[in-house]
Amino acid sequence: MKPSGWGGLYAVKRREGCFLPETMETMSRKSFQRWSMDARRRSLLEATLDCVAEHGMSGASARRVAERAGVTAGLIRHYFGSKDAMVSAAYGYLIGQLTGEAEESAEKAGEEPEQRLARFIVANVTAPNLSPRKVALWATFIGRVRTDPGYADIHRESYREFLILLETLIHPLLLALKRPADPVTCQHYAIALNALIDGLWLEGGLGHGLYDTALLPRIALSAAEGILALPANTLMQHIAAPSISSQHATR
Amino acid sequence: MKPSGWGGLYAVKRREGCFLPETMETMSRKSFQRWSMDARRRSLLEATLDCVAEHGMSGASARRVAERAGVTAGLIRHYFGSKDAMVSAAYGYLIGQLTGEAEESAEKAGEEPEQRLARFIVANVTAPNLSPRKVALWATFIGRVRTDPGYADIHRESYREFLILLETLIHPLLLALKRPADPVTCQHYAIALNALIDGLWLEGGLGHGLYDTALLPRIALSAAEGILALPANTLMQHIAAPSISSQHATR
DNA sequence: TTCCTTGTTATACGACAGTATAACTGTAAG
DNA sequence: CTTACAGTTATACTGTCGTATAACAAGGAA
Repeated sequence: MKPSGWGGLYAVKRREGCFLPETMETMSRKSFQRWSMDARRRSLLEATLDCVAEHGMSGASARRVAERAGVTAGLIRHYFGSKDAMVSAAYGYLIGQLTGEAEESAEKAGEEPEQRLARFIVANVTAPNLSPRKVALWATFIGRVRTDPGYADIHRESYREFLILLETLIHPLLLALKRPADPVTCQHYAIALNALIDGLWLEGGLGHGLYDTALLPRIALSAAEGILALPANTLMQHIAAPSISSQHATR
Repeated sequence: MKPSGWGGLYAVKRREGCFLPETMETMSRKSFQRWSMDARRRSLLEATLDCVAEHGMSGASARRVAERAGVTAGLIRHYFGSKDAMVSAAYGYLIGQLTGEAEESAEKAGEEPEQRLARFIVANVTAPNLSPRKVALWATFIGRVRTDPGYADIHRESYREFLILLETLIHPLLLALKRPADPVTCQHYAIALNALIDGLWLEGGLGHGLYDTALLPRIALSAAEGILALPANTLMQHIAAPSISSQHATR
């Protein structure tokens, strides 16, 4: 933690420390490129996420992340100040990707409230959002939310954003059906829908193989219709019928 | 990883290595008790979970866990063979606690299908099941399910058990209402209900403070009634009305 | 071309990781 | 009371961790 000064004077043996005879005088330092700050930061964050996904949070050691990004560990200090700051930044980077994709899929749908909500829900239980890697990353980071304030802030903000997005999808739908649409009602619906989506995304992404994940869109839409007390097929009609290839649900 | 033999011969300076003069000849080794194998194992597993919950998976170092359990690190090797094996065992131990509590709460309810399901759902979104510590532990371990086969096995088994439990709660309910109750229908309902419960448990346990967790039972039961297409209040009537203390839902 | 800035590499250091081995000791059996 | 076994402690060893510091070099500016 506090290396108590530097002590100097090891520089004299810099290149002569090589014990190999004079074969290949190319024992020089690694050649490198100077990238833009954004590109370098992003590549380090991606490498961090890869390491966390494969070996857990402790697998993202400074040396391993640096190797994966094709640089040396010193750059981490240069760009993030510390390794922990880099991992926190990687969590924010991941959450940004997730919510970005979700919002985008909502906007790509038309203007019909039913279709917008249906597409949004389906997008969250199908690829690329339904990704084992992303689920594993999310869970690993979520485990730190309780005790690490930095992670807690990121999580709370993203969750709030997700809830608000759901409420803005639910509100016009209730209005179009001449149903009560006060804020409290919308919020409760949003909480329940968010839980349903999270749960299906989570268990689907974990890929335990207990059922075909192709079933998830229909299960999700059917359950959402129930939660919102919509007439049957209100949401379901807006997705293409899934392929009838796999009838063996229980495996 | 491979300490390349022992080298021996440090035994000669065993107790004479103490530099303190002859003050207090009580420089002896720590006194200890011999516990039963089960008690010692359990205490080590509890200490492991404490360390994981507080500092993440890498915070459960052999020395820290041992200190918390009031023993020395060598015991970990004696009881579990390796530190990693101990952490895996701790995951299984945690899951056993969770599913045990869930099943118990289902059995404590009466024989009415509605009441059994209602109590089961409520038990999963209220204390002691709704525990920040347990949610954090669960998430931390879940992050390893994708790449570590040992964790994957434990997760798959517990998830299968949970689904089956839900199906056995749903089936008689549908029969009592003269509704179709074939296995596929029950399974789809169980998947959706499980996702809802998981999601509410998760977000409630994380305690982001965006709403009062006392709302969760009503939200959960209302959503479950919707998912199962039950008449209103079929489940809700079986819980006591929550205290009307906090009307400020949005905070 | 030459110089300067700064992004990048290379190295050292202390702390701590996991665990293998040996010594000790609590406890029950004899 | 004695003995012997096994539960427990104590220590050493090797590897890896994070990071502070210094040397180097890539690429634009002059």
